[in-house]
Amino acid sequence: MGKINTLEKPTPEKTTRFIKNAIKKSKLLTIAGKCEVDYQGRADGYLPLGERITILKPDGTTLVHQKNNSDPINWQPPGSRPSVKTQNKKVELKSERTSPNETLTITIHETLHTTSYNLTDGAQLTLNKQESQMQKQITKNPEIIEEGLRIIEAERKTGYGRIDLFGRDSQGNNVIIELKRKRVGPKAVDQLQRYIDYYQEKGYKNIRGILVSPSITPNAQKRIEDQKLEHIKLEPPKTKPQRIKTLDQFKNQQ
Amino acid sequence: MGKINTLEKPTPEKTTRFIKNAIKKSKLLTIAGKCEVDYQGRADGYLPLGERITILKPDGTTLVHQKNNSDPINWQPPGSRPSVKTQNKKVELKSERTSPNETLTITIHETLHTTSYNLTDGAQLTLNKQESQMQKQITKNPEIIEEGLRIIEAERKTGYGRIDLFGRDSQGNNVIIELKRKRVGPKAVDQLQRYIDYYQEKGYKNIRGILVSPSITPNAQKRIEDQKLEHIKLEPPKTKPQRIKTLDQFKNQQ
DNA sequence: GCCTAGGTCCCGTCC
DNA sequence: GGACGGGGCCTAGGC
Repeated sequence: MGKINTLEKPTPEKTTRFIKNAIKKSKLLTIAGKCEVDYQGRADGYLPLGERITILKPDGTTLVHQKNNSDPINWQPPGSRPSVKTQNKKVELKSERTSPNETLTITIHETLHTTSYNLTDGAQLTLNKQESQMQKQITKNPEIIEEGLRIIEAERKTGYGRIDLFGRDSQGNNVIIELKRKRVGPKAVDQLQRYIDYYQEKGYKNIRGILVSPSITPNAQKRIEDQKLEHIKLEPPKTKPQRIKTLDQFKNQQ
Repeated sequence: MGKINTLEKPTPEKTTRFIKNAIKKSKLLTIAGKCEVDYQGRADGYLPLGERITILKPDGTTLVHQKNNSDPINWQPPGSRPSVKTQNKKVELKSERTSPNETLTITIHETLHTTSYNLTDGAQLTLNKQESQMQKQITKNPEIIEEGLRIIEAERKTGYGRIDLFGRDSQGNNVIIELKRKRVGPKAVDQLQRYIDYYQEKGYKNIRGILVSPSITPNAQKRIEDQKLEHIKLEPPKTKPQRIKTLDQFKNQQ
């Protein structure tokens, strides 16, 4: 862990110098201050003056967080290029990127507190109850869905997207399976129907569509029946979490 | 702005006391530290030891940010209830909520830096180039879509979701319009078709479906044609940003 | 609470 | 780069 530096109530000039240095040294930076935010890009936005926390990450990510809510009120994704200058006694922190062309401008009228960090972290999250785990589970034990079912391919490509599981039943029918980790609405039924349409356009006969999820809304159930599709209840599995070691962690142990 | 407090390399006991106090006083808190994270809820997850920034907001939001990426690696949404204790010389910060039942446990092995803030901010973001602005624009000037079109209702309810715009053309046909602020794929075509199905099930005749967006993928274009729907190119409008004043800002001026 | 859709969604993956 | 789907999505608006 590198040194952590903090400034309290610094002048605009000091703030600018501090941010510049943090960017150069690839540090993670937090700035608490009274600021206004302008965004031009996929949309245009303006956020009037207020006290917020801005986070600048070494990968170019920029986040402006208000005191409420999970999501940042303004942001710039990884890969953006930050720059900073003092203008009219204010700190102007810009984060720009191309494709798409986007500019986030944070004008800091008053810096309350700023800190730079050098974090060491190569760990990766492992997650359970995922759709991909349902896919593996069913591939291994297709009888969970139906006796006699054979899975032929996972992630089979169509012109309209990838089919989660493609198989054949004991009667020789083609079976298209769409998996969802949680309760589904009409959208999931459409997705399944779209894949079926693709094969029907190609002249396939005897196609069954099965939507697999823990539950379904009444409207989606009605649509499943109207379109002669099927729904099967299944919870996403909870497998043992694997703990992955990364290069960064390995280095730490040296 | 209330006082900002910072601790550098505090003991677990000091950290726990500091966090407890920040929660009680409804402050926004950042903690830089070496931690592992356990999550149980809609999914299950585990993140091994590493150095991260944890943010605890006064509304119960909890965010764990690694040095890369826009999204927090672990989090808890607003309304979650935080609690903290020292255990085995480690700080255990929990954030729990009900419906759904979820628990986030951040075990801090080493606190590097922690700061509490009291932020004043009642400002709201104004955004341009939104779908809702396309809706208003077309409602005002339906000829943008087609000469003789009359808009009858916005956000009209169906059993399968809300129609962006419902109208009638110069020939007396019912027109269902689906708006998108950016390039669309097959999903948007399905959404439009679903609303049409609803009215066809109800016995309506002469229904046209129009998808409006700046552009469309080739596959979606094919599907539009196959299903005898229409696509019209339109960019989301850029209207004057309005600057909304909120109670919080008003108070600041007193 | 459930249902549905929008989003500067982000993010991964495969072409 | 475009295209497409998944997500602990989050968030807003109805009912």
